[in-house]
Amino acid sequence: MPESRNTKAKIRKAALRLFAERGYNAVSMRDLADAVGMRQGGLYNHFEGKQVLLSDLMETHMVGLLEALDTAMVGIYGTRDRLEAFVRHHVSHHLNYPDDVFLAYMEVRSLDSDNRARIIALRNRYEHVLRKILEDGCTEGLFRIGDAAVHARMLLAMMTGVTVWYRDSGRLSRDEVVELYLGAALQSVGLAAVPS
Amino acid sequence: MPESRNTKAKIRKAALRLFAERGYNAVSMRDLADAVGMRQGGLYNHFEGKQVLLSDLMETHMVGLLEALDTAMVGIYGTRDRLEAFVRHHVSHHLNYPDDVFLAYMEVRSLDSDNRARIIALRNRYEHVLRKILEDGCTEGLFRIGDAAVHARMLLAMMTGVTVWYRDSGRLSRDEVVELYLGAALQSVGLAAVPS
DNA sequence: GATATGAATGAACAGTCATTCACTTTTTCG
DNA sequence: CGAAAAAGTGAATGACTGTTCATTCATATC
Repeated sequence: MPESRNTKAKIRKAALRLFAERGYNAVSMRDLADAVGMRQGGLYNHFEGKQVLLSDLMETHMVGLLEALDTAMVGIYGTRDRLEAFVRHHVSHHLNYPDDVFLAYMEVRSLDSDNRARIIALRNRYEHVLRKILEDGCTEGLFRIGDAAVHARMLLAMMTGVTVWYRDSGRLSRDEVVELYLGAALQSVGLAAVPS
Repeated sequence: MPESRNTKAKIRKAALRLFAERGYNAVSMRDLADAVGMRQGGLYNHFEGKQVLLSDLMETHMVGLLEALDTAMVGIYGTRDRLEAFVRHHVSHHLNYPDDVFLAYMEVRSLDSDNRARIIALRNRYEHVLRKILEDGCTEGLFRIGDAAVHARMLLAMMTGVTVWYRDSGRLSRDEVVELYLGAALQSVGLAAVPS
């Protein structure tokens, strides 16, 4: 069964790129089949339908994002260090998987209500991790911010936006971009940039 | 002809809400006609087609955004004051016209290439104003940021994101939200919050 | 009162949509 | 080798797409 897993992965990969590029509703099953190099009927041997394919892609991404966050935060206890780890993880993950992120952000409204609820629950878990860090920093008197919940959303929007403009062909490397976002995030909570 | 202008405005209003809510491709001309309270054929007495309607809505918004920015900045010369004025303008405009903003942000890719080029040119003009402020702040030694162009995109993404979560029924007023974003923006460039 | 005008209708157009299915081909494995 | 399973095909389904148009209607102008 080497071919079987292969086509399923090819479908997922092509769907991810097309959905992210043109939007879920603007991509037909014919477009997708063409991109994979097969006919539309064959897609249904691998996925129950278009909606299942979308929610599968989004759930895979959100679960992967949460897992990557867990491993990025393991063994890190200081509040400032946790914020740094979160920012580095978030920005580099978004630089490495821009299509996944873009899709998960833009196409939530294309999900039917059950799938949407599941995805939003995962997103809330993710957001909560950052909010907790910011709240801890406030109670410790370390951060100077107006509102932890709002600030979490501000930082997430700021960082997630990197997918909109970053291109590997540009003048900045991914690492440089990560450091720029880290510096801005730290200053935004009232911390100086990393003393070096 | 009091009715004529009225229906045209009703179509624009309904289209704005539906497009922002469900996405351009997910709204049919029948859906739109239903929302206005007429039949689909009649829409074409007021607009040449769906694509023209979309680009018309987006261009109107972008032009209005630039005009509002101009009036918000008139007579303000200090770099710090200009940044404050920009942030206040941007956030309150986004709080006041969330559908317009959301549409202009999400549906650029649904425009055909000519319309898209025009809208992106307007967006670049807008972004350039903020970048200029940040560059000035850097050369004056007033701001402490890694890269003015990147920081402009960070701030725009951060502020624009307010439309995603803000609800009038929530615990915060629009003015409170504006001040929260202002405080975060100022700190992000290395300035202390407004001395009071 | 006759005429012109802009707005609205509702049916029709040609095309596309996601999905299904009987069928053929390919692959897997005893 | 041969049977069973999996994968792919291509045509067909009915519903929906944006757009057009002959027609009707109400109103405004001469």
